[in-house]
Amino acid sequence: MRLEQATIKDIARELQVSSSTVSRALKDYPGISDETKRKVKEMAEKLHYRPNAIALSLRKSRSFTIGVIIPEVVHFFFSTVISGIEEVAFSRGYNVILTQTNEKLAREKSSIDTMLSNQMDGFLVSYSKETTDFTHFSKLLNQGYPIVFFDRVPEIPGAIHVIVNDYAGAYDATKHLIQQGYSRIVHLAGPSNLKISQERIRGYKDALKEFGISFFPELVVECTQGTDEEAQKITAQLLQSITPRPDAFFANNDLAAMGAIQACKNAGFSVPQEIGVVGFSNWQFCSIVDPSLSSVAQNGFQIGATATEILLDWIEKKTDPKTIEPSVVLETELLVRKSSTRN
Amino acid sequence: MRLEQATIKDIARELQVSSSTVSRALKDYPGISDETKRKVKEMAEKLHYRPNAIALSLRKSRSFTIGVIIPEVVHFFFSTVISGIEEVAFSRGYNVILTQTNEKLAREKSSIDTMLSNQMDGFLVSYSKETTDFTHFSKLLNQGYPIVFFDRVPEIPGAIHVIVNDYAGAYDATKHLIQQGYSRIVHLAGPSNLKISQERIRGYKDALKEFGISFFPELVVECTQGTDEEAQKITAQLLQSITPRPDAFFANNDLAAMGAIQACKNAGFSVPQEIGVVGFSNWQFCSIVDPSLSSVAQNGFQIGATATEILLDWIEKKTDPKTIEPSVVLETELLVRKSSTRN
DNA sequence: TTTTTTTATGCACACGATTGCGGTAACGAT
DNA sequence: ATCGTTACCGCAATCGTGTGCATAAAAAAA
Repeated sequence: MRLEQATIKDIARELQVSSSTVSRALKDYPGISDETKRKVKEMAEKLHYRPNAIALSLRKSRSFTIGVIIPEVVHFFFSTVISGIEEVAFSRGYNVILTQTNEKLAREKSSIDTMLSNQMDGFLVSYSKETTDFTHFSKLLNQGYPIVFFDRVPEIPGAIHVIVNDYAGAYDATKHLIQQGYSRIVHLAGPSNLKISQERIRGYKDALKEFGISFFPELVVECTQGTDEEAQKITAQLLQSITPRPDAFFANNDLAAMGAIQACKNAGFSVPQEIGVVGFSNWQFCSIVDPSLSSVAQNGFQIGATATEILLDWIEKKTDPKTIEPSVVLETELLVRKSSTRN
Repeated sequence: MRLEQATIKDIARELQVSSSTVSRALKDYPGISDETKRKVKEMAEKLHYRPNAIALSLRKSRSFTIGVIIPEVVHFFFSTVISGIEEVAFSRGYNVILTQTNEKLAREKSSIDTMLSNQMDGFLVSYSKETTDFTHFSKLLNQGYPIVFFDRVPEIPGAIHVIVNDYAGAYDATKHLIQQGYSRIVHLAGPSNLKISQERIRGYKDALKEFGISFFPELVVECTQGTDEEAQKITAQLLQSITPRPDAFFANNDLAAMGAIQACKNAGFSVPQEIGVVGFSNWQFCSIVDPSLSSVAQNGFQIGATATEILLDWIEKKTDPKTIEPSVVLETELLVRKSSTRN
């Protein structure tokens, strides 16, 4: 059976003093003799005293815990973000409670409920693909709960979020493909209800326009799943149906890019000589596949770290939410590898 | 400013009853009139009452939260485990607090400390590479704290852990390579202080013995880092220095396997015709790389889920720790792909 | 009408830590 | 001997909830 944790009362009883004295001695309050402080600290050590954070939370109405809500954990980008969150939270003395929604709205709502019960000090959220209504978030914001959104951010006035410059990332990728001599560039897009997808399409279009290449709607195809199988199928079809055939693919994510490459190979086209491919996210495997995959890197760690810093500053009232820059945009970096480099 | 959460007292004041009545009414205790129950529940609804889990934790000395300690989040296998943990914990009404040690012992210890302060109900642990002394865990176990280890498990008598059959996985992989006609098989091993590494070496050796192939110590090389760069370097060296040259690589993890493949390609050997490669873990990218990578799959989700079930049963005293099978071994599955299939 | 039983509710304390306020002893000064 | 000051320390309330016990009112039995 579990040995009971020693409490302040135990120390007090052992030393025949009051628990208030113990509390103050442990925190080096003035008005406690050095002698008593010494004794108390010794006894605390001896009894392996550990302050009960739960009791503290109750008293202070602060849990020193933040809730993280993400679509899924098994995802290179999100796990990287979590890493950044955890790192900053830990160094500032906060705990991280994690839930994944598996892209379900119901799960998202119920997670928020239990987290509210558990008196989270604040939230870091990337909402699910199912979420189109944001009232469950805006309610909380109105009640004064600190929430910082990242990656997928809602259209709530005044909501604070950390994102990457999806527009510029897509623009850079497309521009790079054009400069490598590709011109029939397909964009394998993400779910259209996500703002990041829209932004990337915008970047793609603007790059085309910039270089005087006309835009064909049939060259933008939505990949709802975002898996390599899906992308492979779509790519295979496009290579057959579109004439003149596409000579480049800019994918919304790296998995889809890999699917595209596979489909190209299967159809007998060489990458990058005949068809160029660029992905998005710079997943771990980009550098180790053959041909290595060019990709737009979004620094997940930094996104997580930045969002957490903003949230904790807010929680600790170091910053007035009114004065926080509502939108922090981190720059992406195009990493050019073999899959899009001709010659 | 944050709107104060409604408490039981608020409901009591509003309805001119005592807080005990409210508490009982909300939980449908007998001895409370239906009329009162109705009123209380209505008022609770109206005030958006949410029970304060912190207060509950204090009262019950139970936090309904489990602490998860893993080496790193950004890791396909571990993130999969987390997913399994989170899924089970959520469905059983528990929160998950996550910390990564970044393979540092100091971080591991301090994480445990803060988690103890936060009154975790139990722990799920995969210890760091630096950890060679396990007293900080055995102390807790002796104090009666429920801990379930997974993947990397310590040599503590009576410690409960969930692992995969590393021995059989390595055996299967090696046997498969032999059956494909490879005979000079290199094993790129993991850190030697981890038991999983030792088990895999054992499986490798036994498979060789089984097929009458003599074992050469110089064909087992430790990859401490486990990165593709490291494996690439080591492989390149081995291909030059060992005669007759190796014709297969069985790597401790998939990243290393990819490094080996790259090195083989660079040295002008074709995979799988001239050199066969098998990895371990079945990371996401195995099926999408070219050639697709054969790998020993370990079901991370199931590991996480199983470990959590055991832990929660233990916490809820459904099972006496003495009666728990101290070691749950899940089977691996060899997924044969192109990288090790001749013809 | 009186006594007993049932029903419905409140009181008070506990969980562990913090803190404003008040108390007491010792000491020096008058 | 009395007063004031200082240095230490304890009392009691608080955070929100749960629960054993007591109790009042109402209903039922006598």
